Amino acid sequence: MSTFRGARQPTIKEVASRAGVSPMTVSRTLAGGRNVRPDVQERVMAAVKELGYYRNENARSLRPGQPSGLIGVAITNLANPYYGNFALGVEEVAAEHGRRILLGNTGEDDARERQLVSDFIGRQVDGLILVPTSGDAAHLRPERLGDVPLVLASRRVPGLDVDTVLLDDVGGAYRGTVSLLDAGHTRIGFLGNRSSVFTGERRYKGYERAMLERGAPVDLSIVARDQQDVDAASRAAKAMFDLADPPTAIFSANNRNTIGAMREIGRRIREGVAGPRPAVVSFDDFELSELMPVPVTVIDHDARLLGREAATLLFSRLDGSAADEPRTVELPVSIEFP
Amino acid sequence: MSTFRGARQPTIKEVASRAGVSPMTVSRTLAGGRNVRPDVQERVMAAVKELGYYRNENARSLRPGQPSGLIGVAITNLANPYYGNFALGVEEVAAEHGRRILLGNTGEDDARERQLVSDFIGRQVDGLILVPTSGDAAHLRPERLGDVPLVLASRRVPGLDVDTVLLDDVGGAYRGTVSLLDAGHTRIGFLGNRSSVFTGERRYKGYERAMLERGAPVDLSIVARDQQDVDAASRAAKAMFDLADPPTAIFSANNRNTIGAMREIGRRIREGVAGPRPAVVSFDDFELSELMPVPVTVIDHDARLLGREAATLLFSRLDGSAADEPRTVELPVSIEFP
DNA sequence: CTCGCGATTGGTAACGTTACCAACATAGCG
DNA sequence: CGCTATGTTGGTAACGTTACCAATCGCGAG
Repeated sequence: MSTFRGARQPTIKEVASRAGVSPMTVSRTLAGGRNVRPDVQERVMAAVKELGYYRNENARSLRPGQPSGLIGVAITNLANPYYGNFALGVEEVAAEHGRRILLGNTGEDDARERQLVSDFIGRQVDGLILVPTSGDAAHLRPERLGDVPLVLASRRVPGLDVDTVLLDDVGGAYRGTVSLLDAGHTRIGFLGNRSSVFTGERRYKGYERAMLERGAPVDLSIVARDQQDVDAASRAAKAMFDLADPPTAIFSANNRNTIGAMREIGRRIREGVAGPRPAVVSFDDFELSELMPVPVTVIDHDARLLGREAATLLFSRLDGSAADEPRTVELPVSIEFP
Repeated sequence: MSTFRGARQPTIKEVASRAGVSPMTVSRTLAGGRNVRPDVQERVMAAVKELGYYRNENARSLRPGQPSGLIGVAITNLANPYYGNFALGVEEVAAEHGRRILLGNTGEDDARERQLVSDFIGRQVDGLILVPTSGDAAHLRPERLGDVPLVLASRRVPGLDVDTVLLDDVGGAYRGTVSLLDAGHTRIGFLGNRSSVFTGERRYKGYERAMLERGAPVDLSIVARDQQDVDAASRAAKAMFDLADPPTAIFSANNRNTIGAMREIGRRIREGVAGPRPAVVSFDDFELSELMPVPVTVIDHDARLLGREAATLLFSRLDGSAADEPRTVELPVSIEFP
C-alpha cells in the first residue's frame, strides 16, 4: 500500500451532509449567502473548513452561460524578458477580474500556435490573448473561435480585423533613425527580425522612411533581417563590421538583436579589433544600457503596460461595454538618449 | 442586434447528429478510433471539421479519475527574466506531457499565494509547482491539497517535506566569495534578499562560511539584506560606497541586486565620484555582464533547466514511477570569471 | 444453414455544480 | 385569526462527456 498523500477532493454533497443541509444551501452560501440564515451559513462554512472543500470550477463552468474564468495567453518566447513582463501585465489585470491565465509558449511556431488555440478553446477559455506567430488567420477566424473574443498583441495577422494592441513601431523606429542621422551618421546598419514578423516589418519601415526622407542610401549589405536570437544577431553584426565599409551606426529593431550586437561590439573593443565604434539605437530597452562602451539610444516602452492594455481590451469585450468594431490601441514609445 | 461574432461552441451531440451516429461513436473516434469502422470515423471527422468542434476538456475531466490536464504554477515575479525562463522550462515539459499550465504571479505576497493555490485546486489541477513565498506551510499540507502532488522550486518551506528542486546556493555563494578572497579582498559587501527568503538565507550562509573560514571579518555595516528590487539595491549599494571605509568588493546574491549595484557603480564612474571601483561577484547571470566597467564574476545556472527538473519531478509523481519519500534535486551552478 | 464469437454501435447513468421551481416557515397586516 | 408577502430550504434537471453494459451486425466454422 502506498503512503497516504491526502484524499480525494470533497464534493459539495459531503459538505452538505456534514453541515446537515442540502447541497443547494451550500451552493448559495458559497455564492454570497443571499437568502440563507446566518447560523446556517456559519455551519456550512465550518464544514467547508473542516473538510478542506474547494468548489470544482470545472463543474461549475459546465452550466450554460457560466464563464470558465480562464483566459488563454499564447506568447512567442517567454525567455525574452519583454514577454515575461507582458505576461505579468496580463496576469495582473486578469487577477483583478478574478480570472486565471492559461499560458502557452509558441516559440514562433505556427503549428504550435494552432494547437494551443485549439486547446484553449477546448478548455472553454473566456477569452484569448495572442502574440501571433502565424501569417495565416484561418484558425483565428470567428467561425473557428466561436464566441470567444480575441485580442492580438504586438503584431497583427494579415486579413484579420480584431482588437489589437501595438507599439508605435514605425514612429519609434523613424525617430530613432532620425536621431542617428541628426548626429551625422549616414551609413546606418539595420538589425532585425525577418520581415514576416509584423514588428520587424514595421520597424524596418520606420528606419527606411527616415533614411529615404533624408536622402541617406539604404544599402542592403548592411541590412540584416533574419535574426531571432542573440547568437544570430552577433554573427550578423560581425559580418557587417567586417565589411570594407562598415556602418558607423546601428539601428537594432529589438532587444535580442541589440544584445547580440553589443556582444560583438564589446568583443571587438576588448580584443582591440580595428574598426568603427558604432553608435547604437535600440528598439526595446535592456538593463544597464547606460553602462555600454558605445553610446546607446533606447527606444523604450512598457511591455507590462502592453499586457495590461491587451487584457483591458479583452475584458471590455467580455463585459459587453465595448463597441462592435475592432479597436486598435497603439502605445507610444519614448526615446532615451545616452 | 449585435454584430455576429460566432456561435456557441458545438457539442458532441451536434457532431453526432451531423455525422449520423451516436455521441458515443464520436467520443470513441476522438479517443483514437478503437472499434469504430474506418468509414464511420471519416464521417465523424468530417463533421468535427465542418462544425469546428473542440472537445470540452472541463466536462471531460469531470468524470472521476480523469485528469484535468492542468498544472498550476505559481512564481514570485514574472518580470524577473530568471522566472520567465523557469516558467518556460515548466511549460516545455508540461507540453511534452500534453498538459497546459495555469500561471499565477505571487509578487512575494503570502495571501496571494494562498489564494492562487486554492484556485488551482478548485480548477482540479493535476499538480502544483510553486516558488514559495510563505514561511507558513498550512495551506500546502497534504490535508489541504488532497491528492494533488506539489513540487517546490528554488526555495523550501520550513516544516514541509516535499519534492524540491534547488540550486546549490550555499556552494555557489561560498565559491564565489572565496574567489574574491583569493584575489586579496577582505572587505566584501553583501547585497541580498531579506533572510526570510530561502535563497537569500542560503546564499548568505555560503558568503558567511567563506568569510569566517578565511578569517575575514563579517561587518554588518556592509551587509544589506532587504532589497527585493533594483532601485532598493541601488540605494543599498550607494550607502555602502559612501561609507568612510567602503567595501572593495561586492557579493550580490541575486540578479536584481546585481543590476542595482552595477547601476550605482556605473553612475559613480560616469560622474567621477571618488572611491573604490569594486570587484563584483553576482549570483545569477545577467546579459552583457562581460561589458561591465568593473570585473564581474558570474555564478551562473539555468533557470529553464530548473523549471524542466521541477516539472519532471512532478510528472514522475503523477505517473506513479516515483518512490514515496520526497526527493530533492540540487542543481549545480557554474562560475564564470571575468 | 445455423451457431457462436468478435466487432461495432447505442442507451443510460454518473461526474459536481447551480438555475428553476415548489414547498414550507414566518412575520406582518387587516 | 386568517391571509398574503417574504424569506428560507430542498428536489429536480441539465450542462458535455465517457464508462459500462446491452444490443445488433457480420463472418467463419461446423
